[in-house]
Amino acid sequence: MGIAERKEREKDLQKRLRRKQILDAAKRVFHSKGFSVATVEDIAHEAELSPAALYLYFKNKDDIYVSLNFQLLEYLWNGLEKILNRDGLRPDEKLLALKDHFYDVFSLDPLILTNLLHLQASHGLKKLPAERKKQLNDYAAKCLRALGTIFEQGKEEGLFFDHHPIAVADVLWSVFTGAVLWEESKRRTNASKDYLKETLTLAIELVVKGMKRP
Amino acid sequence: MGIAERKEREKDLQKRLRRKQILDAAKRVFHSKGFSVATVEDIAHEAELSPAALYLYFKNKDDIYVSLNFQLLEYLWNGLEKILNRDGLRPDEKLLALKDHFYDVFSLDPLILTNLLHLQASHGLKKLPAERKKQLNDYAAKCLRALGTIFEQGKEEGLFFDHHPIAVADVLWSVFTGAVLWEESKRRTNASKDYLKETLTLAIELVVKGMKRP
Amino acid sequence: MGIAERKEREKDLQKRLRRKQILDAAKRVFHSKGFSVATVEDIAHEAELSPAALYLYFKNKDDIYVSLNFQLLEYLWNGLEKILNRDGLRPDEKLLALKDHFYDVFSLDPLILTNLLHLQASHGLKKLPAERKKQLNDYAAKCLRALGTIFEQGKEEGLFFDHHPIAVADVLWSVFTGAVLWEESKRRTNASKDYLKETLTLAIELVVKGMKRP
Amino acid sequence: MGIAERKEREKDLQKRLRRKQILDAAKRVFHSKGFSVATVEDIAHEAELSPAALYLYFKNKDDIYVSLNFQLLEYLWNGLEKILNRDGLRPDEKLLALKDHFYDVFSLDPLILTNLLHLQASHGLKKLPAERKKQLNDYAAKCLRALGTIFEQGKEEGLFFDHHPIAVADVLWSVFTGAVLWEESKRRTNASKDYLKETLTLAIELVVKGMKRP
DNA sequence: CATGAATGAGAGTTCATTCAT
DNA sequence: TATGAATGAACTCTCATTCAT
Repeated sequence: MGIAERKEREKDLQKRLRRKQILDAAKRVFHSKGFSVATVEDIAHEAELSPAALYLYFKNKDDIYVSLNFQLLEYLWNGLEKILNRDGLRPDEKLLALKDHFYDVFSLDPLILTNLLHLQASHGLKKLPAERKKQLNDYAAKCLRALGTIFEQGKEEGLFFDHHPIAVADVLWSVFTGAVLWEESKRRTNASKDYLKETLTLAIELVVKGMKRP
Repeated sequence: MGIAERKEREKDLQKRLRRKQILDAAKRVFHSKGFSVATVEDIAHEAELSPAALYLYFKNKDDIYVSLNFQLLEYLWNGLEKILNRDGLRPDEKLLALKDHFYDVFSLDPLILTNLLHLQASHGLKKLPAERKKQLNDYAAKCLRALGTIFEQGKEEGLFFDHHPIAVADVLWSVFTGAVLWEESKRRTNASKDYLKETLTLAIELVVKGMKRP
Repeated sequence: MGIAERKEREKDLQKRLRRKQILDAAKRVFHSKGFSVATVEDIAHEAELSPAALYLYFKNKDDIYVSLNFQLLEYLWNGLEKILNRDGLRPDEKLLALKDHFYDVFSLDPLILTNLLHLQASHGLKKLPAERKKQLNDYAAKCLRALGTIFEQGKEEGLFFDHHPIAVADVLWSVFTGAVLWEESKRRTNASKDYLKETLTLAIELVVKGMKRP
Repeated sequence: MGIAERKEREKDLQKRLRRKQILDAAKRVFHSKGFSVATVEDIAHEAELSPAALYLYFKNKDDIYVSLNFQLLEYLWNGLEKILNRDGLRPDEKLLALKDHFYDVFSLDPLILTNLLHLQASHGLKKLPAERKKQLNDYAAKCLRALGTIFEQGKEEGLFFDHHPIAVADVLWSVFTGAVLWEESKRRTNASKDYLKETLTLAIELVVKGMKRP
């Protein structure tokens, strides 16, 4: 019975769409208000649903927040991995590509990245089961390791000076996130000033130059 | 009326001390819980006072938070200014000194900086009058300009490549804050790992090297 | 129109079966959770139906509860009546038989009786129309009167001392229900201890002995 | 400093009074609506306080309920113990005295006992820590054991027939509680009919007669 | 006939803030 | 000056009930 199957598929699609609709709304709300200030009603209103409806698709407010960040990390990781494995690209070029990916993620969806960074700095989230927390951390660790790997490749090729790969990964991540957070903060008080691309580019340019052997 | 005067002075001193006591408590509490999760009662308890007492010295919770951040910016600025005006120090050395000040600020009082950064990223604070917001921004801008000035000095001396000073200031600020935020975030999940000094040092080393002419 | 008639009959049967299926499920759920803690979804799940379906057969949650209790009272009354009219049984023997019926009702379906007793003690049920409440009471009164009648028979035969039949009926009912409730309550905290039969038997034995002339 | 001491005492008294005031209100509300139907707001309203105020004196709704029942058990136990140890009273007289105490408890405060009985039959109470549950049960067990002890005394004196003391205790408890619950249930539909004293008296009279040797 | 999806109404609970003392 | 007591306003979350399909 193809009909039943098709109905099943449509149901599933419907459900995924609703989840996406809610996550999109949540993204905007969390972005503009922050996790603890944003209320479930805010999100529901933004998603054009009743608050109760959210609980059909997510277990609670924390769950929405975490799902959002999983989605985000996944998106980030996908690009990262692609760059990591791209042939015919020197490590220093990979870092520049990475910067572009970072910027792409951010400008394609300006809300998505700050959310992740706020999670980094986030307190609370008490109802989050430890297991879920671990998953998030593992994902983030994977991203970080990729940064270290790229540097290591350059080191082995004699392109970069010798540093501890993990330390370099930390530096790169700090630079990326610091720039986004800072520029976003400026933009929040003066919406017209959007220098993220410039700041990000210059920052990576300087850091990469600083790593390269002459 | 010398007596009245003296009493006045003593009262004033007493008041300042109480304010400090409260701010110190608030610093610790906001640091460990974040602004919106921390309760007024938490702060009061930490300050060994009743919640009601806080309202004798501050208008409300937001006021405490903002006062705290003024204090922090002031502290930061004082060091910054000193370094900026120190004779017999090359601009690149000044940047390294700056990094040390940044680290000092943070390690002398591990709570101080994250609070400021959280303010940067902070949402809510609805009750904060626009005027107060402007003051905060002005202070931050002054710090930022100092960073730009140091770079400009180096550029004029032919020590650094040519970049827009404001852009460089943004990069430096991003690197500093990014590193603190990231390392703090790691430390929060694994208290034993404290690599802030190393990360900060490497980050600035790379950036400065990247700016310097050969 | 034999066909239409038959269809009508089949529909009716179908409908009664569904109602029974729902009531059975509700019985189990109310028993294990109590009226207000049990949710409509619990019942629907137990009945392997959707919550919405229940509303095709019952007006609302209260209606399910009350219907359930009618069913129970009917069941109880049927046995009672049979014993009441059984020839060749002395009144004191009837009371013992009654005890057995009471126990049978309970052990054949351990859920059935406590539900009725909870209704006795039940609060809320605001949506229950007064008319329905009266029906329930009338049914219960009929059961009670039967108890009194049995005692009266014994009194007339000179078997029992003289007491007011209604008072005795109240005592008997109190003893029956008290025993079930208490033993059930013990069983709830310690599932292995099931002394209902013993307690019931001893209780009735003592009461009947107390009523009998030497 | 006697002043500080006196103030301390007054504070304490004040606090105990408030707790009592809340418990009294809760008693009435739980009695008339049952635990899960009664809302915190109902209790607060009855106590002429704001709902939030209740949380200054009790941890949550469950806590109020349990405290209430501790109070009841304590009250009940006090009387029980006194009767148990009263010299110059035959065991069968003690049982009659017990019945009077039971009735006193109930008529002095008509709300007090049904609450306890509802706890017996109560479901839910999920937030109640296991330890607290055990305390409640222990208290109830103590009361029950006292009933058994009285019977045992009579048995040893050759006054009563031989039965298992625990079984008899169960019967007595069943009779007491069954009578209260049933009469209360009748009174609820017809406030004028209050035959508790009569029913209780007759019930105990019959049971005791049934236990006594000729 | 049956249901998945949705929601309004309300529950318990927390907390910044006030005020009499 | 300092506080214990109190509360209004909000928040998260649940659930009986409805309705389009």
